[in-house]
Amino acid sequence: MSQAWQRFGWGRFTEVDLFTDRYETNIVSLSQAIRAAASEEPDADGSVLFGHIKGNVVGLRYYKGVVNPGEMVGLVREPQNPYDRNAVMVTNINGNRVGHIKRELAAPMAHIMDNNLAKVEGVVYLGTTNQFNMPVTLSFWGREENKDAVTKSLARHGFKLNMGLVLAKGTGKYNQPGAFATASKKGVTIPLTAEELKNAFDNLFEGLMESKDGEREAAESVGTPLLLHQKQALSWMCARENKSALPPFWEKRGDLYYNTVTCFSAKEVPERVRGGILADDMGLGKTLTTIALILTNFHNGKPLPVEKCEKGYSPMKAATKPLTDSKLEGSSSALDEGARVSDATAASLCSDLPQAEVICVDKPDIVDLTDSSKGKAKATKRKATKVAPKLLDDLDFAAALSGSAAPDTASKKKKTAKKATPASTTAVEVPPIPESAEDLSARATLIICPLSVLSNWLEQFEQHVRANVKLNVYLYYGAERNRSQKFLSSQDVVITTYNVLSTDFGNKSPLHGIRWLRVVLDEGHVVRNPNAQMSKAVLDLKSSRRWILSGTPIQNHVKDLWMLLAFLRVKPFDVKEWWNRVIQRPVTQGDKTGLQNLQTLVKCITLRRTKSTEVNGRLLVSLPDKSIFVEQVELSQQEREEYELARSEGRNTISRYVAEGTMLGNYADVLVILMRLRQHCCHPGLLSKTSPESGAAATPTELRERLIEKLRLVLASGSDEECAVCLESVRLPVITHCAHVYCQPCIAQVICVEKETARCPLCRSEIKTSELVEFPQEEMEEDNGTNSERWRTSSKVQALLGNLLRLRCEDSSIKCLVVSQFTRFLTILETPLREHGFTFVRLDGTMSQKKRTQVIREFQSSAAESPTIMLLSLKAGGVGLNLTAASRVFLMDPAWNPATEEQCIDRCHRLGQTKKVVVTKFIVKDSVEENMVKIQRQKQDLVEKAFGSTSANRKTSRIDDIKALMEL
DNA sequence: ACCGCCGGGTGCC
DNA sequence: ACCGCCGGGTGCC
Repeated sequence: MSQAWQRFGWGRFTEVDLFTDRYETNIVSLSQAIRAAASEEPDADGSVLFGHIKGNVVGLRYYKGVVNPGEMVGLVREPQNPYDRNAVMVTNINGNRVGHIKRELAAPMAHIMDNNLAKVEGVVYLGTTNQFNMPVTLSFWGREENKDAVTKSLARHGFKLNMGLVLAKGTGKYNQPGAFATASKKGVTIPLTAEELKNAFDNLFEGLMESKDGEREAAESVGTPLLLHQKQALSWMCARENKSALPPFWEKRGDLYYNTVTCFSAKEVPERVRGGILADDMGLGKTLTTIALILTNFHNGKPLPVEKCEKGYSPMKAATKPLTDSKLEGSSSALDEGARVSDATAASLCSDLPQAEVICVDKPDIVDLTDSSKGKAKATKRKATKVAPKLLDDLDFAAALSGSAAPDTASKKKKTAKKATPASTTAVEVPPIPESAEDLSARATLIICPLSVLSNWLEQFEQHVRANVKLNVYLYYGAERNRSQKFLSSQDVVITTYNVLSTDFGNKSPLHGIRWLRVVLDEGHVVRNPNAQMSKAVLDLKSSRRWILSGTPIQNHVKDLWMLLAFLRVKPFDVKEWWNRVIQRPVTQGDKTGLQNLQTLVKCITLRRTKSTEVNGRLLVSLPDKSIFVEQVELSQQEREEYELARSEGRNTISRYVAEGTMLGNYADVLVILMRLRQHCCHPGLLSKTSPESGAAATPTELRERLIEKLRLVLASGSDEECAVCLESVRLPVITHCAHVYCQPCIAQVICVEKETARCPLCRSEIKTSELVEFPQEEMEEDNGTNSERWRTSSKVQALLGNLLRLRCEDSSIKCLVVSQFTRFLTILETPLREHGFTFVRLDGTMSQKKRTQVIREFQSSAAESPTIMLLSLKAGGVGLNLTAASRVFLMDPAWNPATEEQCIDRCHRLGQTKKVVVTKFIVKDSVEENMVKIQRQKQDLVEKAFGSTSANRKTSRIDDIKALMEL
């Protein structure tokens, strides 16, 4: 049993349902299969080595691409080659053409490559200095079922795949450890043990502080004093932007730069990665550090030149200053100068709201904007005003532009900065990155974040930038956003969301036309699926420096890292093929060298500290204590009877499935049974009014009704259903006859590609377009009709009330989070809270961003009449939510994923919390909830990272889980 | 390419 | 000589 648990990945932070989570890893490979079928790049996972052959690269003398002994080479089909449509070009890692594969071999290779029968990889060991041709070792990788076709195809042309170990001569270097280790075992690798993998992965982001350089004081325009670890982070970030060392795996050898993993060498310094991943735990101040970076490290290491207002600052007054014009342009949705967050900003957060809401503040500006933004005269004028007073008057900036020593003011600032920077670099000195004219012309930093943290950024800019400093922060959001490239690139900071970015992308996006000084991806791990439009939009941004902020950089899988490295342009791993070859496949196959390389890679570009990281024996941040109590709840006699009735019904159904071996096919039914039990534990009002049917559906209409009901239940279960195809939250949900939920477009595509053979990616049942059932739109809205029924209490409600009332007597100032996965439970709780005179607010996933911001502000307020309770839906908000006003948390029902609960608790147990945090989990005695908690505990000890487990294992485990839950 | 291959020149030694 | 041999031209796909 315990072995089975190891197969599951529980590292994800999105709220997941018991079964969805398990499916997740499975889903990934299935959706890969789907994508591969759609002839997109197949993934490295699951490939086996078919064998090697020796080939020849010819035509060397015609091309200037050079290779080193042991170097990996790329093989690129050239179907358009006028001399041979089978042509296969050979390139080095830089993509420079080296030569071609000899025609006879190119013929079968072309066939194999064009039909995606195998991935062919080449390494050159000898003859790299030959004038005309050189040998190359080719290895063929692919899915087992294609092995035969590949072997035959080669044999037809007289080539025989060799399974033996191909030793590297010459350098003695062993460059494809994964490949050759596999070869020697006939395609079966001995992976690292689960324990080794777990340790390796856990350590991937640990101990990254070791040799980071010193600390650095922020520029004086940063009003908030930085904590020690934030100064260290700032120093590290500045260093990475200014004099970043060679990228991972590069060494200087004589006059050349040499990559130790790929064996590629080049005369020129490899393009350095200006930026990296700041992966500090949440609450350590990534936002503040980033703001400090923006203000502290402009060109040539000088602070960002900013205009200062000598007198007390007022956003409204500033409108009379010379810069008004450019400011006016954006101010309807821009932050007003100085990053003051005005109500206008808050309003602009919700451009999708009725216009009246947006216009409520700053009416004149909006009017101004709408009829001026297209005026030519206006644009010219804007340019003039911008350049004159704002930029050229600034001596720092002038100095930065000319590259000469700054006049007085600047050097003074420099001194302050220097003073606090102890002789910093211990690492080998690498010359500062010379900034090209193009680089120097970049001014603005683009910050992309999820909508949920947008307001946080605005608040933090307001909070941390000195009041007399005029920082141009523009919020690029809302229908009225200013799309002028001139305007945007003249800002200091432009903030936008991933959604806006990808909406703009491909639609003459101004954001993509600008060369940014810096692009910052906040919560960078949200960009995960490389096929998504969002990823493409992000990768296409032009910038000198790139940063990823993330509290959880690896969520489940090595795969997730590719996107990050590609964004940072860590060569050559930004090219998927090299990433797969050098890192992903070796790691997924449990190869130690691969893992080491991955570790090195991550270490080089990442700074990560956790709340428990110590510096000089001190914790980075000392948070107040947190204690977690479990409060057992006894059901009343009536509740117990109802529960037992449902349980025995459910057990009967499930044991029938177990006996028939059809549990997986009846996944949704099982889910529904378990959810009913969970609902019984909370409150009878959660149970759906329609009685559970049994037996086969008599009519198609009946079946349809039943499926819709299932879909409704799945969606309402509080689990954030992820579409198994696109891996995003389900949009336009449809349910299959086998009762699995997908995005309509996603599953439609699957069916379209696979035609008659289409099968459900989750359970492999046959599926047809005609059988997909959509969720009727009108029902998407939460039915509020339940309130009319007379209200009834439940044991759990009573338990909560007891706590709340006691607490109010003891200390009425204490604020509480009341958390449930069932939003309907939150609704039910409203009645008794109101009855007992509690003031409360509610935050759930259905609320608009504006409403959320307002609710959080209300709750965080320390005013006497401010609410003391927040009813919080577990899935609402996500990371980054700051609810430090609360110091008590009541978890009304256990989550399947313990990490979700942790994350929720961390919303108040984070930086800024001054009180001890007390968490109470309500668990109904002798119920499915208790079993869930047991399972949670086992999971926590055995976090598995989606390596090496087979879907067969997972399926068995899933069945075991359900059996355990039902005590079968 | 210090090869192989092609095709023209040549033809006992 | 419908050959052999020589030596120049040539050379990725």
